[in-house]
Amino acid sequence: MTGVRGYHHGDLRRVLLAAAAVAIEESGPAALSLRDLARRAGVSHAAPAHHFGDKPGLLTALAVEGFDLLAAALQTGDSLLEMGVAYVDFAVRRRAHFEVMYRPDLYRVDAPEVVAARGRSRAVLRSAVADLPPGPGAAGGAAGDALAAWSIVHGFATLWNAGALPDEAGDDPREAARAVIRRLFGSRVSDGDVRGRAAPPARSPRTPA
Amino acid sequence: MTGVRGYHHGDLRRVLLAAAAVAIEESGPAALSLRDLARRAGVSHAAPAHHFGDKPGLLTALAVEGFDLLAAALQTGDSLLEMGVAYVDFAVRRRAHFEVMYRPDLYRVDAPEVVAARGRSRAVLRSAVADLPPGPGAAGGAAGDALAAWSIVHGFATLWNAGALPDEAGDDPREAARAVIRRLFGSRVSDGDVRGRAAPPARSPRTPA
DNA sequence: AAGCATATCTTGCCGTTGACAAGATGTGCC
DNA sequence: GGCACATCTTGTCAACGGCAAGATATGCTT
Repeated sequence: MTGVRGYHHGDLRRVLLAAAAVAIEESGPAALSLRDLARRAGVSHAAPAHHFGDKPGLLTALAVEGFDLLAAALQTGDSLLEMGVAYVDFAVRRRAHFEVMYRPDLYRVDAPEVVAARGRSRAVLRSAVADLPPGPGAAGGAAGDALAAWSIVHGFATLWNAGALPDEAGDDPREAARAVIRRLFGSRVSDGDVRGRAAPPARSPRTPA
Repeated sequence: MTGVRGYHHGDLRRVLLAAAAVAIEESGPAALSLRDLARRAGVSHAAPAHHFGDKPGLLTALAVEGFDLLAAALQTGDSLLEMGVAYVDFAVRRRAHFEVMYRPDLYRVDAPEVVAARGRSRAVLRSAVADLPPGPGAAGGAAGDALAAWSIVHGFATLWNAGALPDEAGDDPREAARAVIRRLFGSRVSDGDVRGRAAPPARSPRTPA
């Protein structure tokens, strides 16, 4: 880590994490192979073990990176509506990170770095919910609002990534997510800007093995 | 299949599927091993291959079983609220099936039996949404209602199973799900009966390897 | 009742993988 | 110049998925 080519290979850790994200996006986390990552990075089959220990170790690092990226992505949205859209956008764009983050059987969820990073992203969500005006007929208050908001965006993102949604859902996950979130909070959520920021990413085309 | 002990082992196919559900519930689908299933069933390591071909084949059968069980579970709930609760209850109780069903990288989602079973469970959801009175300020109609409802219960169930929810969510997924669903549909959904049917299942205790 | 076709299961094998141990090589520091 | 250490390589092992070939039990046909 002491420059552009720190050592023999140079930033092998970062290269492996990036390769892992690509591999997972291609074939899912179940098919991930440390030896394949090593081949992609051009190093020996045991090189990854030095940086991550074992496979759960590598996925732990990927999850930490994911929670930090999520926290950063959520902070770009000002309103709760936009934050929900950002959540879905993150899940679709950084699909590999997202898939690992919520799969506790794949990595060490109790590792301190994970707990810290997860807490960071959760704090961002909570802060936005606190700004929401209290709604009618919704017992449970802010905690209930947060749980409902989190559930609906997480469910939509998961179903989108799984390819489970019918074609009527459209091609743009951001737009579709906006409609779904509006249905939850109705007029309590500011309309904000409806313009899309970038071209919609492609629909999940992963085929089972 | 011609009686209580059809062949050498007797209903090995069913036994393997049940063992797979148990194993997945214990350690997640990533750690599933056909050889381990064979050991649990007391047969040789190649016996599962005859019934399912390969690992995706076995998980395909498990997914089909899951979609049929889901369709049956959804039909027990009369109102949309109760159907949402039944969805969450299914995800928690038949966790192994649920986890596989929405993981297209693990099995053959395009297999005809899968398409048929998935369509069956989807039809049940749609029929309940059709009974819902049209709501205020919700453009998109029934399709939007279905997407929002599906998203919120799917997200809640996924987060619950992942152990991602904070402790304030409580111990009873049915009760917590009811509150979340009410927040989406408000007064449009009938209150129905609020009594729980059975003791709440235990919280997801799966520890990463 | 005998035999044949077939479904079911076993044994043996191969390539791949994750994990570990031991050694080689490059880097920073004194 | 040499020592301590981080980084990476080579070699090895058990376990796994998948395949091929063979064994065994069942049902059907004659």
